[in-house]
Amino acid sequence: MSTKYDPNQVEAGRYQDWLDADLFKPNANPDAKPYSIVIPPPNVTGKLHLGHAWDTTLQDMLIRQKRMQGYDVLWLPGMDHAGIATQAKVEAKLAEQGISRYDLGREKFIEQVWDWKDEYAATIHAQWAKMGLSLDYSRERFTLDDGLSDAVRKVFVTLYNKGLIYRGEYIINWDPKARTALSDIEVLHQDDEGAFYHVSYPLTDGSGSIEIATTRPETLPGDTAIAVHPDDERYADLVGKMVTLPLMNREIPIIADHYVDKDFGTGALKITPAHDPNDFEVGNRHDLPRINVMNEDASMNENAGKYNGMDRFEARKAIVADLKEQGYLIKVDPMTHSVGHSERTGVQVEARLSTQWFVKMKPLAEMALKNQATDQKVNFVPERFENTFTQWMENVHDWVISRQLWWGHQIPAWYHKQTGEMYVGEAAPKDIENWTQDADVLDTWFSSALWPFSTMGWPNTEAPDFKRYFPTNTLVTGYDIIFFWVSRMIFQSLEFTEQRPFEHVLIHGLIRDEQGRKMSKSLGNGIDPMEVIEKYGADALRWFLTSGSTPGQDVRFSYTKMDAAWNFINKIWNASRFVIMNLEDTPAPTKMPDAANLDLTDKWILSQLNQTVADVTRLYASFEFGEAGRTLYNFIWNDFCDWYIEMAKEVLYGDDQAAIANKRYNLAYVLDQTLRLLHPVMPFVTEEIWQSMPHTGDSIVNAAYPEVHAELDDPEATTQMNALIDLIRSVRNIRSEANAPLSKAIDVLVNIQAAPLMTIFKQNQDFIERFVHPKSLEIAEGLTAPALAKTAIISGAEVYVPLAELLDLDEEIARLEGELKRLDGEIKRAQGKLSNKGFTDHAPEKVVQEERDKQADYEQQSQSVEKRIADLKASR
RNA sequence: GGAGGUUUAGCUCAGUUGGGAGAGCGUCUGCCUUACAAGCAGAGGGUCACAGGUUCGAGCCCUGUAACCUCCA
Repeated sequence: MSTKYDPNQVEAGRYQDWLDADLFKPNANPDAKPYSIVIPPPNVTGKLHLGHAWDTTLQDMLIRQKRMQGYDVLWLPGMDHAGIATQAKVEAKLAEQGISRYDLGREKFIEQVWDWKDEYAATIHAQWAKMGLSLDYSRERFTLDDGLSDAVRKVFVTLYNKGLIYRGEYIINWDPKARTALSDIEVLHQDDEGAFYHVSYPLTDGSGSIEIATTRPETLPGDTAIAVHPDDERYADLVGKMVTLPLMNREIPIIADHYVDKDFGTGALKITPAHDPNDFEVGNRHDLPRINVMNEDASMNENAGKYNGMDRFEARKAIVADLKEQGYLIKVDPMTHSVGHSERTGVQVEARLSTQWFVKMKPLAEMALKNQATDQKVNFVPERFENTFTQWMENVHDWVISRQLWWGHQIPAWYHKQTGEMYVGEAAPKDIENWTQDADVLDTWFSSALWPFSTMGWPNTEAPDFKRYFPTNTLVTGYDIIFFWVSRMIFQSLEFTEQRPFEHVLIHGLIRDEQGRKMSKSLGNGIDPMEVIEKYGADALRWFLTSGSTPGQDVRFSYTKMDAAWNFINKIWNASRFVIMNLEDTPAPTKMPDAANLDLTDKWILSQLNQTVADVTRLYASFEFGEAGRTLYNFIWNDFCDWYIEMAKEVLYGDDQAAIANKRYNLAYVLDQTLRLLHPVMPFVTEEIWQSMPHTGDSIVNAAYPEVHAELDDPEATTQMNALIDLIRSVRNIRSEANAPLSKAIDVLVNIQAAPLMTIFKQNQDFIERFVHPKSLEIAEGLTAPALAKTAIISGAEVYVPLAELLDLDEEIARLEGELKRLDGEIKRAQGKLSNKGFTDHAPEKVVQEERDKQADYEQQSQSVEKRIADLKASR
């Protein structure tokens, strides 16, 4: 083993070894409890980013731990066709060659998209391998697979027949670049600089005019009314009159509707039913005509008169200019307002009147909400995200599921060429030559919503995987797709399988850059996880992502944190290297060490290890990986490395052969257990080390996870060890203060006050000498303090180090007086508590007793310090 | 307008049944001690945003305020 941890050397080839050994498949043990996770299928649009790395590492940790614990584990991989995103990417690529999808035609274009998909799927596979994810590739699925497409058609047709899917002409969000409908949640609102245009509309009877305010003058050609509030006295006598639409010379009525806000703008509103969802509703109430003035690409159409053919933004300028020229424009107030943009293409979304397919959400949402009141609810972690889910469900609108794209599941509806009759079915009509299939495809999320069960073989409810692994146990995803995905999986699963899709949803946050900004392409602050792995190793990245995070909170990436992660693994590497170098022919540590072969430090480390196993197991069960990580870190670095290994050297370098053999075995045992605890989070390095030490079994991947053994808990050993550590620290402290390095010989006197310490210190004198390097060490009761000596008061003993030539008497007195002040403060605090009857009456007996013990201890120490100060003053 | 999050050491953050404030990094001091100098040993550093309340006891529970962030309308 090299002196430094080299992740590239450790990780090379290891993943392939695991695959070759078939370690990531379910264990086929019918008696084992199943545990399953489906991966959130990444889009085949590009490479995986750090967010994916975080998401999948959390899943891999759960899966690897459960696998080691003997569960029959399935982690099912797959990818998403990501309709609009993928199509947009391929169109952009074609555009570089000056080709549009219309040039190619639907069939040829889709061939190109499949090529793209194959290329990116290969990239994603390579990335999964780099990260060490223990996925069962034999079950990998793609959302456009035959099986999953069957599921999509089955769901569509069933919902249609139940009246939960309908088709109709409504106003929807329209992406003029991708030329498709979007659902509400695919629209992102952002504040843009715009203007409030005040325009005067003349009354037809010549009796004056009415002033309206609008942010969208380009839709003026589509106006079919002016609306005011029915209670607005300013306009009361105008209601029912007609105005002449400027520039268009068309007469439209003034109507009264409660939708209008009297206090906003001028209190008079132009109504454009074909270009605004609220105006659409107003139009319905008043039976207004709907005049669509734009084409699919948001250029103006023939209904816009002379503006026909202009882009919407050009048209705005032209219309405003004309209004101004003809005297209709009163003023322009700049304002920032919220404007919808397409999540995928980024362009301004248009409200567009068109015929689309919808899912009727109310019954499905009610069912999903009702289920949350049962013991079959989906448990959100952290819990607060359940509110995010329920509030959205309570206010959900019908879901536009048709998309005017080519890449996706084509809608299973056909229209008769002659009669226009519509047919909806899982299979195409028999006389297909007489029918035309609906050209649109379904929203990608329509198929992802079925993912947990469609991947398991549904609609075949007898499929073995569906029967054994559905519902799944845990879904891991970010809070940003609770609406898009989690919610929809829940209602579709309840509707079609009558079961929740997963028992738990673990929600994590986003990865931000060092300054806390969201990583984005436009900022160019994105970090490629593969580059991080190249430099630090997958294990270090995994450690950073999971131990450095809190459930539901965002996390900042930083190379400083990656350095710390690498340092920790290097520490593990070197501790392991030390143990392995000293093992000689020690057998594999398959059994717990024999109680007869344990010295104090062995008992102590086994007790600490046992506590660590208990804590980590409990913390994993509640998804608290950050806390689990810190527990492991402290055990390994502070307990195992700083104390246990250092103390083990005293035995290993001695000449008691039996003791050496025991120590070797105990070291191997603790290391082996520790590696197993670490394996779910750092699979590569633990496998590498484990293979280098005595072991039974082929791989740590399916080695047994450590279990809690109550008999290893040893409070007495812990107390004794703490006393020993206390003593050693006090002498080190004195050395440090007196600038006396280890090379300088010092005498150490330990004056025992609490009898049990005598035995402990005497029995472990070798350890003390090893750590303290004294010229002489005297441990006794009733020792007289030397006149010129540094003093440390510990619980139950006084420690003197005569250092006549190094001792600054005044400084030492001052230091001890500071110490005295601290101790007296503590005594006061304890006394205050104990003299409070409320405390002694109400607090648990254990807490009160602890406080009494502390008080007694501090009082003892205080007396010692006081006496010592008096002695030093006397010798001054 | 509604909902949620954050506010703790110089920086980044933990702190889950309320019982003496923690880590990593950084800072200061001393060490090449045969696993690790990317290490070891020691030290310093915080009215836990603010104001009230509940309680014997509050970083933690309740109410309000402020600043910043996110989502929804």
